[in-house]
Parts: sequence; C-alpha cells; structure tokens
Amino acid sequence: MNIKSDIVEGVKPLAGGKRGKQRENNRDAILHAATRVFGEVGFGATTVRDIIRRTGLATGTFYNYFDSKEAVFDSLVLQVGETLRARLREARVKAPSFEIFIEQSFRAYFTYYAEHRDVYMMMRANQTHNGSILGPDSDQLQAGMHELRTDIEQAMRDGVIPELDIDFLTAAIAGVGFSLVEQMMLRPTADPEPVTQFATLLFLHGAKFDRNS
Amino acid sequence: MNIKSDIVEGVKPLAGGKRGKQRENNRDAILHAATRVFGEVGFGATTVRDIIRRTGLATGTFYNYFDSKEAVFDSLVLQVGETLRARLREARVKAPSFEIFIEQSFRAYFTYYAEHRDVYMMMRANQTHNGSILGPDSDQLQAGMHELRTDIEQAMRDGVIPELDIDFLTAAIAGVGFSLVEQMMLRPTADPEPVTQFATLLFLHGAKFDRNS
Amino acid sequence: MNIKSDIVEGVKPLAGGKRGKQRENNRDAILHAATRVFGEVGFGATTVRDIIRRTGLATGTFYNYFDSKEAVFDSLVLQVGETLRARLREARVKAPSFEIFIEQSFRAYFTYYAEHRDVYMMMRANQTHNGSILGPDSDQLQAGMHELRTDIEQAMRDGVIPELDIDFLTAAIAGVGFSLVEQMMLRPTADPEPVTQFATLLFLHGAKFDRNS
Amino acid sequence: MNIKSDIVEGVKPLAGGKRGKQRENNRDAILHAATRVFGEVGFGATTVRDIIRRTGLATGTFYNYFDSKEAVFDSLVLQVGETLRARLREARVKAPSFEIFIEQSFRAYFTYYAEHRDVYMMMRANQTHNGSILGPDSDQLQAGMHELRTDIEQAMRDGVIPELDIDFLTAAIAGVGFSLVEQMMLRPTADPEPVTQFATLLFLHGAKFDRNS
DNA sequence: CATGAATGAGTATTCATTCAT
DNA sequence: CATGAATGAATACTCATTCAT
Repeated sequence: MNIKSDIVEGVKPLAGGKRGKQRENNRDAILHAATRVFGEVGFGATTVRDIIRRTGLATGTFYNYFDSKEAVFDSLVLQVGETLRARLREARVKAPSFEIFIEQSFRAYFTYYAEHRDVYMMMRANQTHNGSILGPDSDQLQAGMHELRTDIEQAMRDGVIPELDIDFLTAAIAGVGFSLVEQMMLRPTADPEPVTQFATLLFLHGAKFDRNS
Repeated sequence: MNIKSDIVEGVKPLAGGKRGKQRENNRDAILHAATRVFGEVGFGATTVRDIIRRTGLATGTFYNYFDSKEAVFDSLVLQVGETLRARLREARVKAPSFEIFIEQSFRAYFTYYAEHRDVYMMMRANQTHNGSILGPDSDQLQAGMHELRTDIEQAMRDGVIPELDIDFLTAAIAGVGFSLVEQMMLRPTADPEPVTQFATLLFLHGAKFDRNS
Repeated sequence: MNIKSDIVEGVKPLAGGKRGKQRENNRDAILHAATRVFGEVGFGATTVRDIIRRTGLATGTFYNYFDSKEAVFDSLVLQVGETLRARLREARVKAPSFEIFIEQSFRAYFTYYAEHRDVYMMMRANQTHNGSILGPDSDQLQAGMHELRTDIEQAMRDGVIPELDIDFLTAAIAGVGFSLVEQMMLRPTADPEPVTQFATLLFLHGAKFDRNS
Repeated sequence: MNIKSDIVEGVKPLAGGKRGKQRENNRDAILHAATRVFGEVGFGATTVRDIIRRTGLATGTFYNYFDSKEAVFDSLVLQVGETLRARLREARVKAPSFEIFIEQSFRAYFTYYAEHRDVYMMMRANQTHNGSILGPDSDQLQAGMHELRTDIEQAMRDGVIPELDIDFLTAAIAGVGFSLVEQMMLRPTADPEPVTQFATLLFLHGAKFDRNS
C-alpha cells in the first residue's frame, strides 16, 4: 500500500476564503485523511506524517487541530459512534413490533456503513484498538450495546420474545451485524437490503426459516 | 499492565542438557510468552524485548528460533488455526443431522477457547492484525470459513436447510460464534454449554424460539 | 510552575487610543512579561508563546516589537546593565574615601536588586546564558567590571589601598556582591543594609574584623 | 562553535577487547564527550546527537548507558560534586588553625578546577541549570555549602573568628571562590597558588591587607 | 547455540517565525 | 498595526535486528 504517492486533498493557501471557513476545511481534511489512513494501515502503523501528507498541510498544522494521533482517532470514533447510535435510536423508536424493531435496527446499521465505506474500512481495521467503536472495550460500543439491550429487555417484558439470556442475545445480534457488513461490502454494490432481510429472518426464525413463511 | 515485572518462564542456562530438548524448551517458551504478550498489548505494541524478557533468554536468542516478530505471530496463528480447524472437522464429520452438525461445531469452537483462555485473549486482541486467524483477510480464517461453507452447501443440497445465501449464513455463524465466546469468557467460569445451546437454538429456530420446543 | 494560567497583563484592543501610547504599552507589557518568564523558567525553556500569553496579545504582535526571542532578552539585559551601571557610577563619583567608595558601590548594587526582585530572578536564572549581564562573557558585565577596575586602579595609584592584583580584586568584589544578593533575597524582607555592611567590612578588614572596630 | 566537525573520541568495534572493558570505554567516552559539549553550548542547547557524534557511537548506544540527556548531566554533576566535596573535606579536616583552614579550602577548590578545565567549563556554563553543582538550588551545592558552614560555625564557637553572620560569610567565601577560578582560568597557565593566596589574605585581613603582614 | 551491546532508521511532537487577512 | 493559523526544521527517544564474543 503506497501511502506516499497519494493525492493531496487539502487546500492550502486558498487565499480569498474566510478564516473560519479555512479552519473548517483543514480540520475536515485532516479527519478525512485520517479515516482513510487508519482504514488502510491501522492505527498503530499510521504515522501523523501519513495523514498530513494527504492533506497537503504542514506537519505542525496537524497540531493546531488535534493534540495527538490518538486524539484524531478518538474524535473520529466518537463521531461515528454517536452518529450510528443516533440512527439506531431513531430507527427503533417507532417500531410497532419486535419484527420491525429488529429489521429497522439492522437496516439502519447496514445502511450507515453502505453509505460510508471509508468509515467502515477504518472501523474494521481498528476493531481492537483501544477506543474503537467496535472494539469490545470501547465506550461507544458499550453504549450502543447498552441501548440495544435495554430495548430487548423491554421486548421480553412485553412478552414479544421469549425470556432468553439477554447478554447472549445482544451479543449475537451485534456479532451477526458485524459479520454481515463485511459480506455486504464484498459485493460489487453495497446494498443494505439483502443483508437486512437475511439477518432479520435469522433472528426471527433461525436458519431453517423459509423465505415464504 | 506491567509487562516488565512478570515472572520469567523460560529456562536459561541449563547448558549441559540434551540440546534437542533445550531447543524445544526455548522455542516453546518464546511461543508461550508471545501468546501472552500479544494478548495483553496487541501485536503492534508488543516488543521483541517484552517477549524475550519473560523467557529469561537473551535478545539474540529470539532470532535463533524466529526470523522476526511477525514470524512468531504467524507461527502462533498457524498453530491455533490448524488445531481449531482440526477440532471442527472432527466434530462435524460424524454429525448425523444438521441440528447436530451446528451444535457440534459450536461446541468444538467454544470448548477450544474455554480451554485456552490465553489463546483467546491473543486472538481477540489481534483480530485485525494482518494474518490473524480471526481477521477477515487471514489465511486461516479463509480456510476455516471455506470448510464451514462446504459443509453447509452440502446440507443445502441435501435439503436439510433451505437455500439461503451461503455466504451470509457462513458469515453469520462465524459472527455469532465470535461474539458469544466473548460472553462466555466474561462469566466467572468459562462454560461452553450455555453458549453452545444458545447459538444452536438461534440458528435452528431464531430468537423467537421457545426453550421447550 | 504553571505558566499558562497566569493573569494577563497587557492591554489588548483598546483600539482608538493614541497609537504612540499603545505602542509603548505593548512594548512594555512584552518586556515585563518576558522578565518574569525568563526568571521563572530560564531563557532556553522560555517560549515566545509563554511571553505573549501573559500580555494577552497575539503571537504575531510580538514580532512587531522585537525581532526574536533573543532580541527581547538582549534588550532586557541592556536596560538592566545600563541602569545598574549608571547607579554605580553615581554612587562612586562622589566617594571621598576608599571606604566610602566600597560601601557606596555595594549599597547601590544591593539596593537596585532589592527594588527589582523580578529583575534579579531573571538575572539569576540566566547568569550563563550568552549575553547576560552577569554571565562572564557579557558585554554589560565586561563594561561594569571595567568601570569598577578603573576606579580601583585609581585608588591604588592614590595609595589608599595596597597594590594587589587588580583583576583578582575586581573579580572578588563582583563575586561577593553576587553571592550576597542571593542571601539578601532569601530573607523575608530584602534589606540592602546588612549585606552592604558585611561586604564593606569584609573588604576593608577581612573576616576577622570586629564589628566594633 | 562547530560541534559537527569535532574529532571522534569513542572506540567503536575494537574487536578484541574484553566485554566489560568496552562497556567502561563507551560509558566514559559518553561522559567525556558530554562534559565538553555541555561546557561549550550549555545543557539546554546540547543535543544528544552532539554528544554521541563525538564518541563515534550510534544514537541508540547512548541509551544503553543513560536514560536521557538529563541523566548524563546529573551523573556528571553528581560525580564532580562528590569528588570536590571529598577533596574539600580532606583539606579541612587537618587544619590546625582558621588561617590554614581557609587557605586549604581555597587551595583544594582551585586545584581541582585547575586540573579539570573541561569540568570547570561545564560547570561555569551550567551554573543555573537545575541540578548544577554551582546553581544555587542544586543538591551538591547545598551539601557543599552546608559542610563549609558547619566548619565555620565551629570556628566561631572556638572563638577564632568573630561572630559574623554565618550565612553571609559562607556565601561570600563561595562567591569569591567562584569568581577567582574564572580569573585563574583566564591566565595562560592555571596556577592555583596566586588565587589561593589572594583569597586567603582577603578573608583574613580584607583588601587593605599588606602583603608583608 | 547463547549472549547482550551496538546499530540507526523511524516517529511524535514542539516552537520560533512568517504572512494573509 | 494586530491577529493567529500555517509552517517545517529540529530533537529525544524506541526498537527490530545484527554480530562479535
């Protein structure tokens, strides 16, 4: 993977723009470049110079926007985590039945990544880096899992699903979601629908389900 | 996590023992120490000195057994992958039905990790490091997935399960497996049975299954 | 020592005041802030941002008044050196005897620092930084030493003191002066009299002098 | 001052020496080079590369012997401080009178630096760097001053010198010592005797003393 | 084979200074 | 003049790997 030869995305002097606008541009350029570098080589192997090189900015400029390499990463993960969780909350909040609750959740999740392949690549490559949204110990994942769990508990109390082990069920849903995004991404066009349908039917009827049922 | 203060596990001088035996000892000591260090801090953050320090050997000795840090890691992953795949093959080969095939597979998988917590910690901490058995691109995972897939295809051809998307199903099984090991490990004693039952029922009947059915 | 949290001393916008007055204000604010920062952390560890932060001005403004960090330092040292030498000259010029000459010199020196603790702190912390008034190679010190030396030579020619090694005597006077300011500053209130008396008697009679003699 | 073009002093491979011997050589080479670089440009401006370049060793080798730039400096200062204090103690311990006590102290002090010009250069250039033997806050200086002070107190109790301000007297002796080393070093050959005589007479009789008295 | 000192390329971060606004 | 974002050279320190003993 040749990082060095990549095309510059930042805008440097841009003499003529407003100050504030330039600041936004640079910050975004750094975040964007970072997303991609982290996705390509992982947090550990990423150097600040890799990131900044893609923006066309100077080394020092990086530190005008972020305190450290860790800080950009955290910022990225936080943003992704909150966006994704917001989408999931929204998707679930109006679900009239457990079936639809499950379906809407998977759809929101798959759709988000289908729309942000670079973010997915980054998350996938950094599942286990401390703080990653998908790493088992990250705050964002904990929060997302907790929200999911709460909703499932409610469904159990309402009697719409049997009283299963709540931790196992929550974990299984997350596990299936994660493994199916990968499959979705492997296809020529990332279409959320097939995986959404598959995951939903799996959780409702198991692998022995019949498409026509 | 204080790496430095750990107890030495290797056998140092012992000059005078049978050479061949000594070689095995040192090689194993390195592999063992590496498993744990990789599990504690991840491949990227692991230094060769961290590993060798735990063996009581000298730095240079490391390179008498392995070409590089990468090489120990690959060796470890290869060994784990092959062991695990062998167990899975064995578990499945005599399955008389799809139900039992699924159950036996999960049981073998969960049992292996229940017996090798340190290996699991290492795998979990390095899912995405290039070459990891669990990373989506690793040879071992590819091989394991392929074997699973082949068996599922057979089941479909035999009509024991509906004609679902084979890639999706394979991925879902792996995803659930992985997410449930984590749950198993979180419990005071790592018992493969509860998770095996849960996963099996999930794949046979979905989340709406009834324990008594 | 927390530099960052210090109170701002400069006058910032005040746009609309007389320009010339503002210029003076800013320049003085920078000099004042610099004196204190140099005294607290030393020239080497002082950053231009440390200085400017205390003035409430913007980074770039610093360079409207001084060419470099070195330049403020030199400016400060020059100012201190000239003030101090002027005081010393004044003190000596009317000395009717060697006794009084010595006493007046010490008094002027000690009094100056007693009145400008921040300046002393700065000098003390930067004795050896190139250019410091107190560093052995600085122009200001050279000049001060030369003036002292000239007066002592005169005293020798006049026969009021024995023909001692003139360099040694000059150096000794300076050395005692410097080491006694430190003592003066260590006391709760910086009183020039006790050290002046001590230094004077030492040079007139040696350590075996009797206070009542 | 051109640091870069300096002659290499370290011995690199020296294949054929004993291991331990080589270790000593390298450590000493680093200490020696550091003494000189610190003396030439001061601690702050000294870079580890400046030091290591003079030894002919590799960058990393520095860190096999010292933890940091600070550590070499501290090590140097500690060694100088202890050596110097030991010499001073030895010089004083057998002094039969205050006159001889003073004379012996000065002689020991001046002699030490006359014999170690590079050490003096380093001390002089780093008087105020934290930890310096000569910096007012350093442990070594504190210790040296304390020892001197204790002996002077004894002399006062014994009635050999008048009851002067002990802090002032101690400081004055140190100040004269320091300013006279500088004078000694400025002469073509660093001869401890003239300055010793001068300093002794000054403290015994003041500047008005008569050489023949 | 074992040892462990030596190597030196590689990286995050700082900071004096510039310059467009 | 004031502003403060941009610049990029510079530096301490790490660590995988080598190799003389």
